[in-house]
Amino acid sequence: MESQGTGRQPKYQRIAVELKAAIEDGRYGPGDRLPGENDLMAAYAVARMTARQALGVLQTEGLVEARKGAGVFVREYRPIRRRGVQRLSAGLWGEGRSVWAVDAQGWDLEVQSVTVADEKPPEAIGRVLGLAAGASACVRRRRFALDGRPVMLATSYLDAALVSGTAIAEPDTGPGGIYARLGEIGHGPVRFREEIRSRMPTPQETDRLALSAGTPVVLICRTAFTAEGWAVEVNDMVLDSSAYILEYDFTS
Amino acid sequence: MESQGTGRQPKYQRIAVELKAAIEDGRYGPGDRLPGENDLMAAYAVARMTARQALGVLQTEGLVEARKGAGVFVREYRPIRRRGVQRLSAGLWGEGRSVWAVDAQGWDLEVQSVTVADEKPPEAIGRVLGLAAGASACVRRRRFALDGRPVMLATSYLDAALVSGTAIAEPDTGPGGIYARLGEIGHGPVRFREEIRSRMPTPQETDRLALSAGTPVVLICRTAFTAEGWAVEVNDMVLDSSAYILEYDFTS
DNA sequence: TAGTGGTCTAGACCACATT
DNA sequence: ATGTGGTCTAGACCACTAC
Repeated sequence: MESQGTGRQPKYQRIAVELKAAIEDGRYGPGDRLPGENDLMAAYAVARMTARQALGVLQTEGLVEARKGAGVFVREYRPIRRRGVQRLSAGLWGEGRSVWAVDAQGWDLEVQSVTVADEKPPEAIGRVLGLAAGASACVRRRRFALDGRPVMLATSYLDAALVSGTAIAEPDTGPGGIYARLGEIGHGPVRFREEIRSRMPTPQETDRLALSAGTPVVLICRTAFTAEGWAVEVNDMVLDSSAYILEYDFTS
Repeated sequence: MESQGTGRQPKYQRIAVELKAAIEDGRYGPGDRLPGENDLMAAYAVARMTARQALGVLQTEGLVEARKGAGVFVREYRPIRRRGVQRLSAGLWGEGRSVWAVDAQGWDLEVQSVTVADEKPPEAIGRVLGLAAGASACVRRRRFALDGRPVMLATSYLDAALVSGTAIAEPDTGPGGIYARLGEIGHGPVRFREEIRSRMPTPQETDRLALSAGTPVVLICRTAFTAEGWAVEVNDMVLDSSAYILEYDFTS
């Protein structure tokens, strides 16, 4: 005897639910191989597309990862803690260390690629930076990886006229990074705003971050303000949501 | 002549890319109906499952929403701005207004349902609250909606022994909400930590938030600390990511 | 080489929304 | 009543992985 109502449920959902229960019970642990399409066809007497659909449910929920030619495997979740407030305190970036070093808490967040160019920024960002219409920005694109696994794409925009000739316009910005250099030219930021959203990745983001199906991205747009209230930098970040926990501390 | 390399691309991806381009160009705007499965089968000379797969790509990217019996429609994005820092400043919850009123910025964030019960909390939360093993917590579950559309599920955990007999254990907590009541019994919170993650929703969350395919949820876990450093409340929130922008402001 | 997941076809029946 | 998307079948060929 089955529990009531299960008859109205599509087959693929019933299969998905049973697989999910097996994962939550620990019958399959992180990294384990699940029954594949052929196994499910035999076990449940369904067609291939139906077995596929069941596995697809777990994939789009991010529980499971399909590896071509190998099988379907349970994913694991071990995120990095990123502290939004403390990491930008003066004690850190005022001296020799880069802002990003603290991200990985002992592990090493490695910069995989840097490009610097003058470009016309998106309209909204140009406006925030107070650029004249059509003026160009210094655009710094970076990709960060942890243990070789890419976890974040970052794009910084700064007023090209302000930073040209400084280390900010070079791939290597030197100790303390962009913010230390801005301080040296009298525009050190003291106030920050981070705006956070989440959505499914574009195919390009999926590619650059090597995301598996069912993994959203988190978007952080950080604006850095000087004491005078000028926005000197806008940093657009795209994070692998399975790689991060963001933390913000504040007082009332 | 096609551009080089397109031949190596699966048909469904090619179709998906063309539809996506049409949306980005504005040929289809928010709320518009896209070509359906039958249209695509005819236009591209493919089988039904292939047309479906193409539309599935846009769905899981959150660009598009399928309505049974009606068609496939372009989704729109109009998020609420939620300020993490200012909304908890003393000026707000110290007086008559509830913390949540500012969320919607003029619109009304309505509480759709409240349940209050004493339960054993998840192990990790009991530990944060400093509860003895097996001790029960006062658990407040709420659902918030904007214009009738559910946008957030919130579950608060407090020490049951601390709040029993107060308005916190009632569905209606009175003006200023939980935090004002905690202040009245000498445990007003002054420091907050919010931890943010994102993932695809569980089927239950999809149901309770009426999420369409391709919409992640954002998880905010907020811990409220007293001046003595006690954690008096843990609030677990599940947000429709398409409904929110989170904002955090801070100084270095 | 055998097995896996990825793509694709050509049908079918259903519940549902709009007309 | 017609057309829509949702589910399902029974085949097929391919590229890739593991052995």
